[in-house]
Amino acid sequence: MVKSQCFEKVGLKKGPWTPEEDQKLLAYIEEHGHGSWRALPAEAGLRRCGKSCRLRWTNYLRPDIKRGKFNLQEEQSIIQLHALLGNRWSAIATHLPKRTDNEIKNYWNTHLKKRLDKMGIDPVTHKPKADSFGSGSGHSKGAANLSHMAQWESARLEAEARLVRESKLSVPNPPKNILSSAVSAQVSNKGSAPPTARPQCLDVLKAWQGVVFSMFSVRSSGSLSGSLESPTSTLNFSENALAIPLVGVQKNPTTTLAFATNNATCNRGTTTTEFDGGNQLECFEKLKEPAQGKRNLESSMAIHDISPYASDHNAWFVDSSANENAPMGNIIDGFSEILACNSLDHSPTCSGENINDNYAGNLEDNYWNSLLNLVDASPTGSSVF
DNA sequence: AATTTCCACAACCGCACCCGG
DNA sequence: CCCGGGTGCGGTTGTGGAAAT
Repeated sequence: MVKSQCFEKVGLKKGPWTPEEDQKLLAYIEEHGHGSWRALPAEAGLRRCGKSCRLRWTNYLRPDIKRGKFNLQEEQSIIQLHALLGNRWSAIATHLPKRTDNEIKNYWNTHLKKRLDKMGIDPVTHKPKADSFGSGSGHSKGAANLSHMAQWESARLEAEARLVRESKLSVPNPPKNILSSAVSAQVSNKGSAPPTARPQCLDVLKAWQGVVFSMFSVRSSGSLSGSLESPTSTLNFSENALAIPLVGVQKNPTTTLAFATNNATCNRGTTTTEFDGGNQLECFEKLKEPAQGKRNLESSMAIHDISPYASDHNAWFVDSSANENAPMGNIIDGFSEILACNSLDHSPTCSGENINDNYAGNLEDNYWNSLLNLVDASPTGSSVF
């Protein structure tokens, strides 16, 4: 298909936007909405292509955009989500309120990637660079397994999201709130203004963490080794329950995660499974990887904390402070330490310290030790799931 | 003070998907 | 089912300011 591209049109301006152009675009959208981006420039008196206007709006002018330096929580979120989702910036942005995919992408490329690199962690795989099975500490292998699991879990979650979505689509007149804002915006409001509200929780991340948590609970009981066999999802739907077996971890169906809901449509408010400290199973949106690598938001399920994301530093982890049996906070503590010591604005505990090899090595250890310590500390059959 | 290099980020580009006709 | 317009997305480039020489 041959399409006329923006840049092919003569007389259209390219490059940085001027304040006057911004003002014109803002004024027009405030008054008329953007409607068709292609038609907008002419109607707004701009000599720009529609695509350029859309980008300027979505990445810069939108009023619900938070600008400025990323805080520690956001950095942690990006790193963890990137480990889980890879370079799917729009998906990551979905879980970082008021941040755009472009901003996150740029921040990753200019800051976080380098920081991880400096720590001796491959920013692509999130594995220690010098990882060699059997030659290092036992943690290396564990870390590799963890990363491997993360990849499989990512694939599995995506596949399950598709199934959940298909299931939902088959339900007539789904209740409100089944789809969270971003999904709703994409599904039912396509072509209109971008979603102005983003989910307030890192549902995918939490779901994954919960699964990993369970995985290592299994490992602790000695049944994990050599059990990674297939990422194939076997998500089961029944009339009253959604069951997500720990495929790829172990085959024992008795450890299936039973996501009990009143119906397969995962209606918010029909939660029946409650965890310690107020963590509940609830509907959520997650990210799926459609065929051929394109990205979309879809619907699925997740565990999330009913405490507001913004009000709790660690709220997007299963709340360890509220549940002594679920020390998820260890992870974030580790990340906090790592990031604080690597950020430009050094923390008091490591201010002015150059990162030499040993230090970087320690940080790398912390990165994985945080995860593995968590694992070691987790009780078998945690009530988290 | 002039020039070069580095860095951060805004913007561009092209591909792929969605959807209506 | 096919086609084409509209849009979303991720990778890449361009630009301007800061730092270094």
